[in-house]
Amino acid sequence: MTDIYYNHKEVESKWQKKWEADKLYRAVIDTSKPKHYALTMLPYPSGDLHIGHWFSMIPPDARARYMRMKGYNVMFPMGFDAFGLPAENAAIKDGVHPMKRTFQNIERMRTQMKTMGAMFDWEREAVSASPEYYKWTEWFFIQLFKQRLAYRKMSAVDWCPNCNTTLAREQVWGDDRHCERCQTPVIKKNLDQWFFKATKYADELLNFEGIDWPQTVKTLQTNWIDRSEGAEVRFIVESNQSPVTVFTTRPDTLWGATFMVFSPEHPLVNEITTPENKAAVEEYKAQAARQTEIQRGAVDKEKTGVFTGAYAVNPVNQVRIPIWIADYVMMSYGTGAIMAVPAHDERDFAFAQKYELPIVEVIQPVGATRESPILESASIGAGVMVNSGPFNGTNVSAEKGRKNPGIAKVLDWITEQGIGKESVNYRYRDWLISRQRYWGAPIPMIHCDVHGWNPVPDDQLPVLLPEDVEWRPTGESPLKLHPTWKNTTCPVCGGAAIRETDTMDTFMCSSWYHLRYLSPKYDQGPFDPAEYDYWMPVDTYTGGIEHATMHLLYTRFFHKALRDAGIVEGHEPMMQLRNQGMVLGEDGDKMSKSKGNVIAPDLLVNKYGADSVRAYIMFFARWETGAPWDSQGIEGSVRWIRRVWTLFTDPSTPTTAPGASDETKKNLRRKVHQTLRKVTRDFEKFEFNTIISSLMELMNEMYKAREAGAVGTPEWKEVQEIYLKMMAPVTPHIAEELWTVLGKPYSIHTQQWPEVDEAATKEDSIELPVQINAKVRDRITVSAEATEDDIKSTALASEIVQKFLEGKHPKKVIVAQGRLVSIVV
RNA sequence: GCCGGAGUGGCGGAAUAGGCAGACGCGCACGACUCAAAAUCGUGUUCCCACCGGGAAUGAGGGUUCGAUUCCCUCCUUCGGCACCA
Repeated sequence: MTDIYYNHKEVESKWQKKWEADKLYRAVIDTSKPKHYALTMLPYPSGDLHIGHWFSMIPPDARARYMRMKGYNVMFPMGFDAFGLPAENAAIKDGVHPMKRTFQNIERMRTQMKTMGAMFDWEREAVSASPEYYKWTEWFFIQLFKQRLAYRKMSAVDWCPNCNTTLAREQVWGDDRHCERCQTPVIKKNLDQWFFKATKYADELLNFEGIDWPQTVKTLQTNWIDRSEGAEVRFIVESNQSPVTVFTTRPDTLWGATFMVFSPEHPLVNEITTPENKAAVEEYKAQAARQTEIQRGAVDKEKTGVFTGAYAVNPVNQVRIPIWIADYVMMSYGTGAIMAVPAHDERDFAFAQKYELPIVEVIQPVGATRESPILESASIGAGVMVNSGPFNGTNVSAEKGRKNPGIAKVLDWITEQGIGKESVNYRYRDWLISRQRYWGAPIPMIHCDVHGWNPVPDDQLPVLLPEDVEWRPTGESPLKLHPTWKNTTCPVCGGAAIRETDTMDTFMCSSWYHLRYLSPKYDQGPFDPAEYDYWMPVDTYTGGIEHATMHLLYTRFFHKALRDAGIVEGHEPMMQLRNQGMVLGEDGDKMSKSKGNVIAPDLLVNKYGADSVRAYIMFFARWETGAPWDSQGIEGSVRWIRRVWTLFTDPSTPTTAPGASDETKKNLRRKVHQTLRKVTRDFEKFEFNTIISSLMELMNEMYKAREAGAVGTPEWKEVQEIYLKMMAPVTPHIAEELWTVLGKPYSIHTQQWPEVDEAATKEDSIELPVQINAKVRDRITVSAEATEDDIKSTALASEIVQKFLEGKHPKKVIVAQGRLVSIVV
């Protein structure tokens, strides 16, 4: 007989070894079964696994196991997003090479992950910082370059003038934006950098047809892309006759444009500023460069700006209007210049009031009098066009784009006149790929003075990172500083040429890792086409909601670009997406080493066993939301495991002369099949916490049935078998052990998920609450087959109901089938 | 600031489709077992007035409805993201 006490250490290590030896979780192409590619976002190798990793991996693991028992051929791979800033920062600090540190961390985390008892197929592990991986990251860059999706453009980075280095956003601290290392105020520096033309796919990225993604993610991405319809209109600068294009969603208000505002970074600013305004403009530009776009764009912020001394001509009415610069106009949105219509735009109104610029009403609100010279605020609603030359009297609705008759007419007119055209603008921007760092995939491009930029030839890939590099910040990226690395020959002419010394954004690596998992050792291409044809697309993708507008949008763009390059098929890479929340520290704050509130799963696994930690991870919070960690609560899951063990193995359980009544047995079967229905539904819906609750509840019923003599009956055996199968995805070790104890064939993880016996779930009678004027006053018990009339008369016959009716006749009696009776007096 | 979530007992949470608010668990209290403790088992546990019984309550306020944790409006708090953290 088995131990009374459950020895988690022995049992868990025994089965982990056997599963590994048997390659139980290896995913192999098998066309006889439907496939299921379950993907969970890969971790950054930070050093130690923390409880948040368990939270993001264990519930998806349980679900992958469930899918396997449902009959799918399941692939559940794991890997590491191994390039990135932290390893490089650490290298600067203590001199340990990022490669060394990263691979040590991976080794450590892999060992920690193996204690989870997850069904990761380690033969498919992919590490983005290994040359056999980043060779293909480089190759993909070249494919995008060949698709004309990569281009170079000047773009500003945050720069520390003291450290002489580019800073990441997280390295810039405080409202005054100083360098985290030396406190020096950060400045902007313009660098020539690589971009991907993601905006080419903006419209397609707005289409989520055919994928099952959470509405919140779709909304976040839609708002992030922020498509708006309007017009581009060309104004002319008076002094030098330069054309300046603006984007506006309100071409119907063109006649009300009384000034223009340029972004301080607008290339024309220097040229048009008059000498007497030069000093003020320069000063304003400097302060604008010190702020973030969030600070600059804040709606409630006091509007500021400076006059350039220059004027432009409004092309619709030839009115001469002043040109200002203001930090609320961003170079990254639209054309970096706007026409200001203070009468019909709140920000322009505030600006005009502050600087006493003219306000001309051109849309008269419906019902307003002809003479309403002084506006209290911008009017942005519907009305009739006035002061608008040929358009006076035209109706303007509150609708956007061409649906608005005023906008439609003006759009046609400006096109005809050749002063502008219909246009669509996005807030979404092209993807800046370049990073002035060492620890990333090199951008495989070569520059020759004669032939410009050309990709590194395929047979020279990968461009390997040199190992001997200098870390100290010197104003150049470590690769640029290396004495020889950058020197190469031009692929076109063979003459001396220079490599690109910037590396790629790590989001590039994580945009395609799901493809590398297909065949991480394949060297004829980024992936083996046979594996691709079988496994892709990803069926379920899980990870944090914080990636909604970054990684999840990058990977969709990447997929579409590869599709157009003929490398992949289908319009979307991931069919179903589900997001989990975050585990906070016990103090309710985000876990961080500096706060000392990090929960180490290793200690918990050692003390309670992986199954208990798995069960608690799934139970303690709603997966979708997350919650602060509560280390006391795990006792409940530990007790559950222990009580299950006792229930299945306790020798004191009577095994002879089963004496349970038919009712006990029927109730037990009803409960197990009801639980099975609930658990199955919860697995489908990623509602993991209630799976554990239901299993706990069923166990409590089983204890009662044991007292009533159910042990040894066929019903008991059925319940035991179903119970272990339901447990298997959640707590794989103890389920396997108890399965063996019952004498069933190895392995429980290859068993079929049980079928619900619907007939067995039916209740004989049901209890219904009876409400009188919305308050529950009584409960009645009726047969499950009772008709509505039966229920009504039973309810009205109740003494308590009669008492509350006080002889009055009910106005209305509502029977909600199977739920309640509501009597209105 | 903008975009998107979330607010239910002391705590985590539950509540098929608008229908019994608080499942399951933690904690706590009491009891059993024990010389004692731990473990285990049992009972109780939203709040208020309490004898029966009644009243209030799902962040706040309002609305729709026979009926609202659930739908609508306004507000508050809090979390995630804001393009070089991953």
